[in-house]
Amino acid sequence: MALNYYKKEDKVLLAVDCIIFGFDKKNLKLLLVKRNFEPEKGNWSLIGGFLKKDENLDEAAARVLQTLTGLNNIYMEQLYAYSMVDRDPAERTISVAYFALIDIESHQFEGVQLDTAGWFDLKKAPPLIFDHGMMVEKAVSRLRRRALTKPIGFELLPEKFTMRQLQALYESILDKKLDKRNFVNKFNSLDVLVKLDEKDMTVARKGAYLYQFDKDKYDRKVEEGFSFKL
Amino acid sequence: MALNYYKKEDKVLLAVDCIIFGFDKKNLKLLLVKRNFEPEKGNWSLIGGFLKKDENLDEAAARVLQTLTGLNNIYMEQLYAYSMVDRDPAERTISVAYFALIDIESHQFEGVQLDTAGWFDLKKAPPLIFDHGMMVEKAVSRLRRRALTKPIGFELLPEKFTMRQLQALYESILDKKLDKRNFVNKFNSLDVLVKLDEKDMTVARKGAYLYQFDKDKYDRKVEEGFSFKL
DNA sequence: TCAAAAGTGTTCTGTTTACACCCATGG
DNA sequence: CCATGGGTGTAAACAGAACACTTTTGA
Repeated sequence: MALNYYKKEDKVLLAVDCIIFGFDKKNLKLLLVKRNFEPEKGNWSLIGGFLKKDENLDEAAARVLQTLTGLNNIYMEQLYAYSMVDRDPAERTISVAYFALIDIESHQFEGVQLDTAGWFDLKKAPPLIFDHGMMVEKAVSRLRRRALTKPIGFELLPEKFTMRQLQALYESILDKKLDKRNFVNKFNSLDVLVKLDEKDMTVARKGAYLYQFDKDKYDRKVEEGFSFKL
Repeated sequence: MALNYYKKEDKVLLAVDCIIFGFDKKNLKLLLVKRNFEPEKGNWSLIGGFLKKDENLDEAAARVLQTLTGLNNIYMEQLYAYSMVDRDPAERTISVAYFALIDIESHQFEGVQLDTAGWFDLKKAPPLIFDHGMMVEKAVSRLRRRALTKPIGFELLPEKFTMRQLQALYESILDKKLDKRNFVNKFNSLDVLVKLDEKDMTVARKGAYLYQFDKDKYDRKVEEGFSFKL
């Protein structure tokens, strides 16, 4: 703009692609869309878009998510920049991947038609265009690390949830079965949960206690982090 | 190129900036240069350069390192993309930061004049231009994580080194004193070191055993990772 | 009355931390 | 002969893993 010191340097297109993880109280899922423009029109893809001159990457990622799903104020985190020269056959494009976490049930979409988008089980996702498959892999391992390092349920669970739903979330992120007694003990020792008097009677005949996160304690733990073995 | 599907999208300059960590058998250091072009000419900066059309970011980072220091075949890892709209006052530039690890003594520089570049103690580094300070902070915390998660000495130490030098490396990365007995026990239990019959007689009257990494075991551990409490 | 899922504590094992003395050598 | 830094093991505390039975209630 102002001064043009870098006049002779190459410019490129910068995209953002979003790996959107959702949880429906049972399973961890991935939001994919059918791409409606060339190249690769009609194939499954992450949602994405291009960085504009007047916004930073975090803003671009939020805008892309908002435009395509109607959601805003969603937890997002920058993942990695993908830059293989031929990653997009149409034109040289570098893509910065972001991942987002949302609770599927409390966010119904305004912006997405069901025939062009869908939630997929991680293990049953279709092949993706370009290098989007690599992005998803990296996002999964980042999410796994997050789960052992910072609290994460807040973004993926409804306001009130049962201990077993929280455990199911961890089990699907880590892709392994956990012992319920150890899980309860360990999670309680983190001291971020409030046990309510209320029970959710839909999940079992006996019912199951509902919990909430204590937002202050939770946010403090997000700052500090922890290290958690499960 | 070929098809121009994205014709109307904004293009930007993409830079890479390199955080170069070095170790001189005693302390962890940071390589900085005095910038020799505008803007911010004469101020301390990370080394950097622009992505070219025909290379990916890893290649650009390696080229920048090679051009400015003469070094190649150096461990580098992508860190984060920095994209604040006004981060570079001259022109809209997104920068992807990389960090590199090198053993200072076995890599003497061909490309860098001493008056325009220097190794700085992490705590005594001068203020840096733009957002380079943030980059360094993030690199330090990434390096800290690496040290607890994958073996790292290979890149930062000479071929043969003493247990105490290895410990000094960890102490300067983690910025805390470690107990030497516990350190030896823990590191040996990783099973990546070979103890040589040779001693380094320069470090103490008694001399100190030299060690080497077992490259195969080391590389296997880099793949697997580990979790290490120090 | 029984099937289904929830809730709950203890023991054992392995890991981490804390800690102090002797050794070899060069000056 | 002594000052310097290197080398080595054990005990106590803590954290993680394994494990089984009782409760509630809707059908």
